[in-house]
Amino acid sequence: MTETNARPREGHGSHCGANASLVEKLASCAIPIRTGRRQRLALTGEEGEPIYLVVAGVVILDAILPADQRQIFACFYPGDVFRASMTPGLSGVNATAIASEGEVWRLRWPAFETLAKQDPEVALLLIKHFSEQASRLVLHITALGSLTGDQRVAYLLADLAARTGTTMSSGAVTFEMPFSRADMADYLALNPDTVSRIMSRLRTKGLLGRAAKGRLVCHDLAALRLESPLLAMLSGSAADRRL
Amino acid sequence: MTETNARPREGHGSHCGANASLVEKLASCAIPIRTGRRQRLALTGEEGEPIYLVVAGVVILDAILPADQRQIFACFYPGDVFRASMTPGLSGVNATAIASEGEVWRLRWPAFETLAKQDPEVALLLIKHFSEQASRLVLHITALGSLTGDQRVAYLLADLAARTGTTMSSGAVTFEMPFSRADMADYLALNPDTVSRIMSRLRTKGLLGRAAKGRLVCHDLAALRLESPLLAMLSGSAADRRL
DNA sequence: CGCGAACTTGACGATTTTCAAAGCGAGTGG
DNA sequence: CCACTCGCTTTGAAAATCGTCAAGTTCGCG
Repeated sequence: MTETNARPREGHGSHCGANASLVEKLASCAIPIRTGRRQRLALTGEEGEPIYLVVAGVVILDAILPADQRQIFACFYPGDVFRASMTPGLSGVNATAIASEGEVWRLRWPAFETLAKQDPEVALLLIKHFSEQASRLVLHITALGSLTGDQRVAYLLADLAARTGTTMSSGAVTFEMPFSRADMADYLALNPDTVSRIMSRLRTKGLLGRAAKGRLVCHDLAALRLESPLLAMLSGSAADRRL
Repeated sequence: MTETNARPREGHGSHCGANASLVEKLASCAIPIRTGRRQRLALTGEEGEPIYLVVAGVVILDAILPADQRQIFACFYPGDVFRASMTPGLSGVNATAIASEGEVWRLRWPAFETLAKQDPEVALLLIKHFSEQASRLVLHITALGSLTGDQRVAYLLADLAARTGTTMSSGAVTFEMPFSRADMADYLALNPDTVSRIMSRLRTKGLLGRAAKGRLVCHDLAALRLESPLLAMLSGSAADRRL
């Protein structure tokens, strides 16, 4: 694991969505970590439990279950916060940065604790953020519970595109695809084979194309979101969504 | 909705599991609500978003999705905390107390905010509790993602029995069953018919019996937990589990 | 006693998984 | 520069699980 010791750069708040003010306040006690593809992050710390904040890239939380199957619990995008205690007491839980380049801040609990006691506002902002982030877990529960395989894949792709993609002049959106077929399967509760079939179908329909190695293009993001009833339903509250 | 205006009674902390100290601290600004079966709780408040704390009984969060299907996002047991912002921006989200009798405290946000500014410890405890509660959402994601129908039902029943049941001298555990077949289905992402079939199978196997109206008996809780690989795996960390 | 709601159970059908084989694609070494 | 290999992906056919529909049963309640 490579870690830089420099203080975090200014100006990252703008990438971190709604909780920019929280990010600003945490910068003073954060230890920035530059992450590469498939880099594992240590979830436990020496004293107390550290808090992690994703600044760039995508981080997944996963574990290997008894039957040798892997489950991806959640994936975190810039602005999100995660901790070891967010995972149930399963053995073999990992946090992995999967984007080709990313940045994560580690906040040691004692440092955070003193910061929170100096400035009570910090803790309140974090409470609000945790509530909102719980809503993403709830959304994922809903996706697993109410969507078909095709709809689940559309939900993941549309989310990725909206959160990390860049819109081209043609209106198409290109984005890095940091999930392998197996990752998608483990996150969406499907089989890699099934995921592959679904991706092929989306390609045939013309909704999806390959931009470059490890990157996808969606020619019509609105149409992709329509494939997933959940996202279509959320469009009203664009608070946590950029497109 | 019936609400009492009395201050919360002392001594409830003991029912609330690991976060008794948080419950003690919140008692001063809590508005207690006695709940009956199928009583709906208002999720939004006048000023800011209230925080709810379950003291007794079981509360579920649900919503009706586009295709007229209901999804139960999460269920909360004594000691748990929930807020409206924990639900994604879906319309028709409800919180419903489903146990025959329960108690929920409502904490108005402004009151909580001033309490947190007086005593920073409160916010830190709530942050820790939110992290742990997120782990329950994660566990549910894992259940939906990795378990078969039979295993999911066993997971719900064993959880209910452990959290709300009483152990008889014979070793059997009786507990109130506040979920209808449809509730179980909506929570576990199954069909009511399928759930019914699975319950019949558990009864045939001798794992489950009916105690009284609305109550179940599990003659061998350890065996029931073995039906669900996830719970079997969690037994090591008995921190959040009473049996 | 009869009604209605919830639950049970069966047969059939659809989606998804499983198992197996073949196809690419990138990196390696000749 | 090309062949080779390894891992990931794709695709097919058969099997399992779960959903759907429909009919019957139980249970509580008036």
